[in-house]
Amino acid sequence: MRSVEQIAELLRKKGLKLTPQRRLIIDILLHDRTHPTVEEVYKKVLETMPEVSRTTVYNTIREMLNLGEVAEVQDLSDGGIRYDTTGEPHHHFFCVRCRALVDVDLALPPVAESSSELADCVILKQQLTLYGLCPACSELQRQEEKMEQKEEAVSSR
Amino acid sequence: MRSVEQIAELLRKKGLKLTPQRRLIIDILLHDRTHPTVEEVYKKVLETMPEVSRTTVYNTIREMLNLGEVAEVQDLSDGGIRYDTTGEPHHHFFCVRCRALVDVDLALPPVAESSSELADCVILKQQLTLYGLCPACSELQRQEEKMEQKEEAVSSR
DNA sequence: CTGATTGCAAATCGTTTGCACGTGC
DNA sequence: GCACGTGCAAACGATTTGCAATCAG
Repeated sequence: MRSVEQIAELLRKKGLKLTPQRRLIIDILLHDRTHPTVEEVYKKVLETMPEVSRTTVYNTIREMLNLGEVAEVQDLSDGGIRYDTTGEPHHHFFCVRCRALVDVDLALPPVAESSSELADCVILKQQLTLYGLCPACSELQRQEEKMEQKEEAVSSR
Repeated sequence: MRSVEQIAELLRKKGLKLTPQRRLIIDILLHDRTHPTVEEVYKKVLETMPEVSRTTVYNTIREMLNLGEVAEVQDLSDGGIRYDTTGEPHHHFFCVRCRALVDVDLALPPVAESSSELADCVILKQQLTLYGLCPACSELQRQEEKMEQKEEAVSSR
């Protein structure tokens, strides 16, 4: 699913209403690839409709969760729960320094069968998360390490 | 790292103290394979030392995080943050029904290189999470579906 | 003896809930 | 018109913080 119109259709089928607030929030969710928290969505909403309440953002995101159009992302002990707005299954790279969470498009072979422990389990989804440093942060890290070495050299004189 | 004694050694090196409370909490953490929340650790602590405060449990877990002896586990929107007390890298199976999180021992080839997006990233860890139904829950689910079918048959009469 | 640790209470922060008012359909 | 939606304020639950008393090294 993609467009606001398509979601609107789903809402109608459930007897739910399409208010201007919802339209905006759904639009923002559908076009956001940054896995925003509720707070982040809320701030974007305010840019266009300054009167919308946090409650409405929470409500709408909950509806989207129920519709299955948005998914919770594994919390990385940050501000709050992040949401993933892509319907397509995909994997994640998380930068442990700047805390960015980006989608990674790689094919993961269904690896589950190789484990005997999982023999009787029903596997619905497999989600890979890579932890590391994004290009910008790995550069910064390298610079910091150089600085530290210099400091040590000075203090040991 | 494994034993309480080894952790105690690490603490001493950092100028930290080994109180009876800490000894107990660390012992519980090291022997727990269920990815407990703070609350669950706290309850276990109370069984032995009923006077320990939640604050101390929080503090000690924080220290263990700093030492790298315990890791936060991706939140699955439950009671609270869960902790992983195994030093060894491994993967997880999460039952979406009973919310159990169990370790899975399977070898995942370092799949990161296959993506060009990750070319300049430093990958520190890769963590696979499988979502599905554990044997017990998939059985329950099957039974429920049967029940529903019967109900539908009755109501459509 | 001294700085780290404990444990209490209060504060914080994300999220949920209760409810009167407003509005799509 | 009526059910659903909105937005306010209050409630909640997990976690953090401030601080005085206590204790390990």
